[in-house]
Amino acid sequence: MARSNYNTKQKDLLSSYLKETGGKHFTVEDVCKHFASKSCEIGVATVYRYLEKMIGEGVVSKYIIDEHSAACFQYLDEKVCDRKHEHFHLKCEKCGELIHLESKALSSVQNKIETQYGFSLDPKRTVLYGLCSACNEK
Amino acid sequence: MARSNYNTKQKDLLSSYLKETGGKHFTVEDVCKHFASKSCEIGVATVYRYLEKMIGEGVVSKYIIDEHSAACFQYLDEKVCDRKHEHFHLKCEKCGELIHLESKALSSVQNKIETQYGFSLDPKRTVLYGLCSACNEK
DNA sequence: CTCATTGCAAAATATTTGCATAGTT
DNA sequence: AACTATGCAAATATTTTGCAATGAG
Repeated sequence: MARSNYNTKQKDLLSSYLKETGGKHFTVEDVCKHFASKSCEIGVATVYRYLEKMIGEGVVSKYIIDEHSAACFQYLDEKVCDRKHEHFHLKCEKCGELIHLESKALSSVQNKIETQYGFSLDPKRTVLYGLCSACNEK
Repeated sequence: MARSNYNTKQKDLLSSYLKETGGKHFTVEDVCKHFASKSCEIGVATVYRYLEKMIGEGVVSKYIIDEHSAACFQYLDEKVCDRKHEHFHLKCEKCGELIHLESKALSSVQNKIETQYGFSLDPKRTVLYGLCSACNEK
């Protein structure tokens, strides 16, 4: 069941790129341009496939900030996002700021939804959208 | 500045359709199929343009539940159904079932997040992921 | 050698737009 | 007549997929 995983130049480059982002947002286009400027192009399809795999491993998150533009990706390393402790995310629709919300902040609702609907929330995948304080003031 | 607004057959039909939905979700495709089956076709562009206008008037809401599928629209009219105001969605990661969650189910959390982070939630964009009761039992 | 991975281009998908025509006032 | 609305098809834009070629083990 364990899928083999060949080491390729592309994966190394993409992996380095992720770390370089330091947790900042980036789009697939950003990635492609980055490598194009270093004259070591990587196909879009490869970038999408790589990111998809990283998402599956919980190392990358994908956000849709604006439905009309490309998706934003974000590398989640411990400095940016402690994956060891379950938590929800608040995401500003306007500026894209990501706020961490301890999972207990939602525990009452979590329980309510659990008993009322038999539905168990998955913090890893749940992003609460809205406007952050800065964008609210504008 | 007030744009004129001619009465057309299409607008009448679309307006009736909205009321028929009774507040349920629908996609642009739903609308088109509905009219195609009644052999009074309406162009997609017209449907999009009409819905966009209705959104501007606050009569229709647009929800993006799944980035990979078409947007959901909803007719908002208290005369039709008085619990038609904003609501959140629960979506099962496994079977894809979509559950409506009255917004007041989250109101305590909504307030907490508002005061603690200055962050105002947007029900239209917020989907809580997890496992539905059926999938939990498997 | 075997099989995963890549890159390209084509496909798929959703929504928007230009433009000629039809319809409303 | 003036001007809006419509429908079509083409354009956009993002992401996915089929497939032949390449590269890793």
